[in-house]
Amino acid sequence: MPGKTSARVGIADVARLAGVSIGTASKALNDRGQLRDETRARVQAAAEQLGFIPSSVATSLLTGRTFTVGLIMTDHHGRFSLPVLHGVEDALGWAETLAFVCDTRDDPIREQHYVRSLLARRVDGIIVAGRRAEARPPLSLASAAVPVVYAFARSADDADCSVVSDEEGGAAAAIEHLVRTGRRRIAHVTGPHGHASAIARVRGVERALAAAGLEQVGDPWYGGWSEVWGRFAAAAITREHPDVDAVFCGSDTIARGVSDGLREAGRRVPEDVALVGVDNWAPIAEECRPPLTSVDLNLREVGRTAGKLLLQAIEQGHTPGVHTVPCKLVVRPSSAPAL
Amino acid sequence: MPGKTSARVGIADVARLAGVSIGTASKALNDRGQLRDETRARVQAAAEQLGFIPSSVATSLLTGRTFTVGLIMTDHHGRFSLPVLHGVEDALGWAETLAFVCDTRDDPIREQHYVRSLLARRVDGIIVAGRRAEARPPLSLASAAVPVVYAFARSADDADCSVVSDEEGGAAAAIEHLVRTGRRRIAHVTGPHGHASAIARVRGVERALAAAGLEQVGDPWYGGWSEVWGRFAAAAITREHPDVDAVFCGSDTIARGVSDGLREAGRRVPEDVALVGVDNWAPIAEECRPPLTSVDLNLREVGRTAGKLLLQAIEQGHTPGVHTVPCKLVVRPSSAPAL
DNA sequence: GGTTCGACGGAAAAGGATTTCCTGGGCTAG
DNA sequence: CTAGCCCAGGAAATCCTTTTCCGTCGAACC
Repeated sequence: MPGKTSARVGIADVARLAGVSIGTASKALNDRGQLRDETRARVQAAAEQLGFIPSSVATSLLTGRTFTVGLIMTDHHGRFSLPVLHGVEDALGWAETLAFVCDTRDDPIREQHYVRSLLARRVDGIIVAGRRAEARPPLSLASAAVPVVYAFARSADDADCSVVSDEEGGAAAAIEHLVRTGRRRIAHVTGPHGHASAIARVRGVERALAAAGLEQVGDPWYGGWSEVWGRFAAAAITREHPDVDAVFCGSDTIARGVSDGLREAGRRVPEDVALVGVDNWAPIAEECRPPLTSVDLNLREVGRTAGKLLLQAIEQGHTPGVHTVPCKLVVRPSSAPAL
Repeated sequence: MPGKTSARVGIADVARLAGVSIGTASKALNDRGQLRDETRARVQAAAEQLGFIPSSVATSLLTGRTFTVGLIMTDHHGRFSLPVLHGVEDALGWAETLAFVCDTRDDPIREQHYVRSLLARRVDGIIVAGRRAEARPPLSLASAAVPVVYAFARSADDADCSVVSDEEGGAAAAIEHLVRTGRRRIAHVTGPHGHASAIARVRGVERALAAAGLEQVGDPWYGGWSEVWGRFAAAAITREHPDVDAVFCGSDTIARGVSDGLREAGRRVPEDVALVGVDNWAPIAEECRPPLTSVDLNLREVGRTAGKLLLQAIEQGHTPGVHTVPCKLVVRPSSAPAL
């Protein structure tokens, strides 16, 4: 109703300026139909001159595709979901498909609102990026036939499509690296008992140690994901197991605490004790003394894969199952070979 | 809920099920027109049963508003732009207006693509969230009449609308806090010489010190935004100015380095030297030993203000100028009063 | 009893671009 | 000279919902 002709330039304006009909203008701009080269050029010049940008609202209405996806995330700090977002953007192509970002702040009501809003906008698909490794309940979208891909936190329903990091493999790779560089007395300091990430990593550590024929130094040291816990654990480990020569930590933050704790206990890193963390979180890993070797969860690749799978689901149909992305080990001085 | 149609359900389906015309169904669902309560209820029941969600694509085409904004950001780590995003979401209301998030990765070509894509989608407005305090060149949107608000990094053109933190005021507040808690010999360690944030904070420090009638301990210590620089600076300051009793740092990361450096120089924090940082970045400030008093740049409020101004610009028209949001000081043990 | 008014609901336009179908003119071949 | 064809470009349908403008029916009033 608020009809203003001057505000936005439409294809009608281009057609008028070029002296052709609307349909012809459309064909000229999209390389369709049979037109003289001269006509095509004239229309394109007119469009250029007017700064015409076709409304994707109109074509969406027509074709049913919006070239738009929803990205639901639950992570306020963005430590996990931002890399996922970047990967998704990679997969969606420069700006071909755009993402609506919705931060639910872990509120199911808010999530419902966002989902409804996304469906109203007829997004082509939805990516749900979780904050932790725990499986999350599937989105409830009331029978709407919109493809959904879960990233980082997988869906509890295995008929859904999820993409996750291979945390177990990453932990195993860290241990193998330590073994290969001459470490034999390896301890594992991690987060809360029962946390899904902690569980997966414990499995990886045990697998790799068994393969190397080594015993773990003490049971896994469960605590919190904080530096304080790392410092505390370092003190306890050096006291109870003076022969420890490597510590694998469940996060970079813990590793930083362990690093400080070891120094205060008179151990040098990496000469006496090697250190490996998880997350490869630059501000922590790079500022650590010494810079920290860390298992990168490859979240960007997780996002990229999720984006690709979503596009595939949109264009060709559903690909159920849990897809795993390998971690990659980033080696820094904290795990230099034993002397 | 039986019979979920694979094709999307439109208002025509609802109307058919309720036995009314399409127009009547629309009126029933939107509380318009004159309808018997019974009819209204019947239509609403039909809509409920079919899980009908009206396509905002169609209404956008009709009304010219999409209830959609673009959020252009340039910050890979998200340390600055994520809080801004949250503030923007606050302002945009639960899910009334959704934001397309575009990370340009500092690439002007990419930015161009995103802008074009946003304009094609007929966003109601655009927010540009910068990564640093430096003014940035205005968006080039080829005369399209779309309101733009710049957040955190202001536009170089003062005819644009920008929202920034009052970094100078924040620095002054930090100094005032230190003075009020009994500190007299205050040094200032900050980032690179010439950096806009560093300049603003230096101004704030000088203003507050002058107001208190105090001299600064040495010139501002320019360096980098890293812990290494903080440690180095702490060593230098204690050597050259043994009577220093407080250090104001240009970032939490620097402050952490200073904290470690002071400890290694035999000074206790906060007993001997008080410490204040900037950013209030939880993983650093809270894990610091002791937890760090810090100037919060209030980025969420910056985002909220930007969102509000954008909505205002959309609905009522442009509000040019640079809008300033005050910082807030978050006090933690590192700046406990002098004994 | 006829006229008017209010209540209810239907028909149709609008909004922007694509696409299908169709027309008209010019050219070729028989 | 005429039938037939092809090419360039125009007209109109389409997508989905809202909203305006009417038409109809029942009731009430003079």
